[in-house]
Amino acid sequence: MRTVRRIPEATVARLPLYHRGLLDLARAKAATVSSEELAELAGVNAAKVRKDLSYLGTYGIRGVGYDVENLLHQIGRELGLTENWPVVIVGIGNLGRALATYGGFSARGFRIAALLDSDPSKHGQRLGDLTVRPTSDLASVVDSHEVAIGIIATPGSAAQDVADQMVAAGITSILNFSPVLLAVPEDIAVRRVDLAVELQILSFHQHHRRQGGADGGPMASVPA
Amino acid sequence: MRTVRRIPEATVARLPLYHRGLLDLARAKAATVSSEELAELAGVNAAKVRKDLSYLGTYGIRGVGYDVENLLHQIGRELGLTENWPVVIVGIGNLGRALATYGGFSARGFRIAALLDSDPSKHGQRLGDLTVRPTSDLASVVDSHEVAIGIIATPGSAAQDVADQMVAAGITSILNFSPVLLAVPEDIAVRRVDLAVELQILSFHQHHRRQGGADGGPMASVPA
DNA sequence: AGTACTTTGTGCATCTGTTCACAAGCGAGG
DNA sequence: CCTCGCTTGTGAACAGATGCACAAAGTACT
Repeated sequence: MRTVRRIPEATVARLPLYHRGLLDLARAKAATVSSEELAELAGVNAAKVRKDLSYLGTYGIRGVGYDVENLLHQIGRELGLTENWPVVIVGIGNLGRALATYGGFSARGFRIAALLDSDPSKHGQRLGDLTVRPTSDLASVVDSHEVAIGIIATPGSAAQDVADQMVAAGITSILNFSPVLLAVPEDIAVRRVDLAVELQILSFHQHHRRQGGADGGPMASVPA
Repeated sequence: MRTVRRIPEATVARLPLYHRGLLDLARAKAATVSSEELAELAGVNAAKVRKDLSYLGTYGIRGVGYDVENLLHQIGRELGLTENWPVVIVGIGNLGRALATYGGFSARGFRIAALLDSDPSKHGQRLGDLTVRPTSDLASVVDSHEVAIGIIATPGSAAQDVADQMVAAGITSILNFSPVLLAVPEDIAVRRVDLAVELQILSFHQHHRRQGGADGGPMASVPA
C-alpha cells in the first residue's frame, strides 16, 4: 500500500455512515468493533466495510477488529471533519430553522456560523445563540469566519440568486435543498437534496411492488 | 424491445430529475425536447438521458426529440405518480412543518394525508388545511386514506418507535430524515436522508481540494 | 510452544453503470 | 422523390463497484 490512496466515490459516500455508527459505539464505551458489527450499524455488508476501510490505511487488528476511537479519528480526518467547518445557512424558513436548531452538527464536524435571510421581518430573530441577518451580509460573514460551505434553504425561485452570491463571496461547496439545478463554475462542489425526488424513488418501488411481485422474492431494502 | 424492461436502479434515481425538468418545460409550453436539452436541465449527459429513456420504451422521434407532454406522462406512469400517493408525516417540528408547507408535492405526485406528533401541545395546530393529530391516530389514518408512504421527521430517539408503528399500521415505504438506521422487515422500503452525511461528503471534497489539487484539473461538480 | 479460533486485508470474478460512436429513422425543402 | 441535416436508440468497450473466499495475522488457552 504505497500508492496515493485514491478513495472511490462510493466509499466516500459510506464513510459518514461508519462515522455515525462509531460515534454511537464510542458513546457506549465500546473499545473495539469488528467489520461485522460496524456493517450492521451502517446497513451494509462486512466485506464492503473492510474494503472501504482499507483505503484509509491498515487500522484493523486481525482477530480483534478496529479500535473505535482510532477509527473514528481516522475517518474524521479523511473526511476533513477535524477542521470543524463553519457553515452558513441562507433561507430561514421552516427548513432553515430545522437545520439551525439541529443539535447534532457539532459532533459531526460542523458549526453554524451565520443565519441569513432576505426577509427584513426575520432579521434580529434569535435561534439558539445566533441571530438572523440580512443576506447582504454574506460576503462579510464568509470573509470573517472563513466559511467554505453554504447551505441553500430558500424557495427554488431564490436559489440561483443565492448561489451566485455565495460563489461571489468565495464559498466553494454548496448544499442545495431547493429543487432547482444550480448553474455554478465547475470548481464549485454542489450537492442537491430534493425531497420530492426521494419520495418519487420510493413511489417507483411501491408502484412496481404489486405487479412486479410476480417474480417472487420479497423486495430488499431500497438501494441507495 | 420485447423483454420485461427491468429498469436499472441508477436510472430510477434519475427519472425524477427528468420529470422535474419536463415539468418546467411543460410550464414554458415547450412542445418537444431533445436529449441534449433535457440532459442540461437534469445535470447529466445526453447519452445517459437517451439510454435511460429507452428503458421506458421508444417515445422519441429521430430528428425531432421527445414530446414533452407524452414523456412527462410516461415517466410519471413509470414512477407511479399517477396514483397521487397519500403520505403521512410523523414529527411536526421545524422539519415536519417544512415538509407540510412545501407546496411542490402535488405537482410531483403526492399529497399529504395527515400530520402526526406525539406532543399533545401540538395537537389541533393547523398547517395549511391540515390539523396536527396524535401519533396514536396512525393506524386509523393509514386505514382510511390507504396510505402506503410514511415520512419520519422526528428526533432520532423516536424514529425506531415510529417506524415500528408505521409498519404495524401497514405502511410499506418509509422516508427517514432522522440519522438513525431503522430496523424494519425486509419487505419494507426505506430511504434515509441524513443532512450531516451530505455535509460530510462535501467536507471530504473540500478537504481534499487543496492538498489533492496538485494533480491539476479543477474539481468537477460533486458526483451523486 | 503449539493449537484452535477469530477477524482482517485483498485478489479475483462478477455485476452494474457509463460513455462512445454510429447506423437507422424522421422531417424539411427543393 | 431524393437528398440533407438532425436526433434517436443501442451495441460494444470501458470503468467502477460489489461480494466471495481465503491466506495472513493476530489472540487465547493449555
